[in-house]
Amino acid sequence: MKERYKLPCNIAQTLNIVGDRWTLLILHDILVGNETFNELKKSLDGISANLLSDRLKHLEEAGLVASSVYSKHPPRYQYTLTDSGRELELVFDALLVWGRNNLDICYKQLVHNECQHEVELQHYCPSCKTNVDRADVSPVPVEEHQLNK
Amino acid sequence: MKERYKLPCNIAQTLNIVGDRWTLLILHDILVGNETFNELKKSLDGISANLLSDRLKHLEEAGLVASSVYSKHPPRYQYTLTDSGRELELVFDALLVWGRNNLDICYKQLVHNECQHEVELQHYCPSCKTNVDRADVSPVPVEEHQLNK
DNA sequence: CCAAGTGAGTTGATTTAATTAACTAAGTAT
DNA sequence: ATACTTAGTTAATTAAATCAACTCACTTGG
Repeated sequence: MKERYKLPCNIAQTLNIVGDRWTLLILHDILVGNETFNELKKSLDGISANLLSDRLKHLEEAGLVASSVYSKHPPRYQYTLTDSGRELELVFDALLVWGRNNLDICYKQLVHNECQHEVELQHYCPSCKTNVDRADVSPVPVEEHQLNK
Repeated sequence: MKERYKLPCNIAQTLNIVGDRWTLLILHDILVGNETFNELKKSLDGISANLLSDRLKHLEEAGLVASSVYSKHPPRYQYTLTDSGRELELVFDALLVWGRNNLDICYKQLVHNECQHEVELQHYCPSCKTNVDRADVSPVPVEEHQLNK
């Protein structure tokens, strides 16, 4: 966590939050509906209880996960994603699609419910109201540092 | 590397390849044009030489990075991405966009060159020839395991 | 020609992070 | 009352990453 990568780069700073071992998988698991500690632990075959516990705490501090008590005495929590946590869905989809195209053994594909055809990810310009080729977009610096919060 | 996550899931298996510390940042750095060992080392402020060396070797084995000798005696290499490495660009874009929307301090945004307007990532169905809402797509299992290679 | 500097690493020691294993505490089911 | 489940915590061990120093081949400056 604590600022591993010092680079002035969205990707590095995002990975400072979600780049630790197991972290993305935990978030993904919550996203797909595993919401209690043991559901997560069972589903994430191989994770240890203390690590899961630590990660959940950090993710809550970072504002990606929210927890609500569903039983006092003993305290039992349900973990859900916040809006920013849920926004990682695009990252998961990008990883899934990469895996679909490049893994030796692939498990999932992303399909359009209506026609069952596989979908792709594309860049869309809301101003031009069209999809644009990757070659026609560039990452450019923003001046207005300090965005949300 | 060696199969940390055992889950039958594209995301977990993809992270087995690119999920280690520094790995995605190295790949991104090569993508944006840092191609020699020292360029990478300088650009990735904080990485140690041995880790960079290890990672490059593993990424080459995994087929995401290719190296070509640009000087024998002493051997000097130039590192470039293979096709599968380059396909990670969508993952980088997804991380960049997430950072743009959720980081306290954001450095980059992704803009359409022509109109300088910020772009988004969307799901596109090549069969329907339209963009589709995330709610209208689902990850479904594939039977034909064993894809490429 | 000799010293200092650069590129591309390797080796070994230390520190940090993750895994394994055992344990607790409250409540439920048998 | 005993065993089992949920949701963890604590401590010990192992694995991974960082730090620091070193190598080796070549290049440049004096």
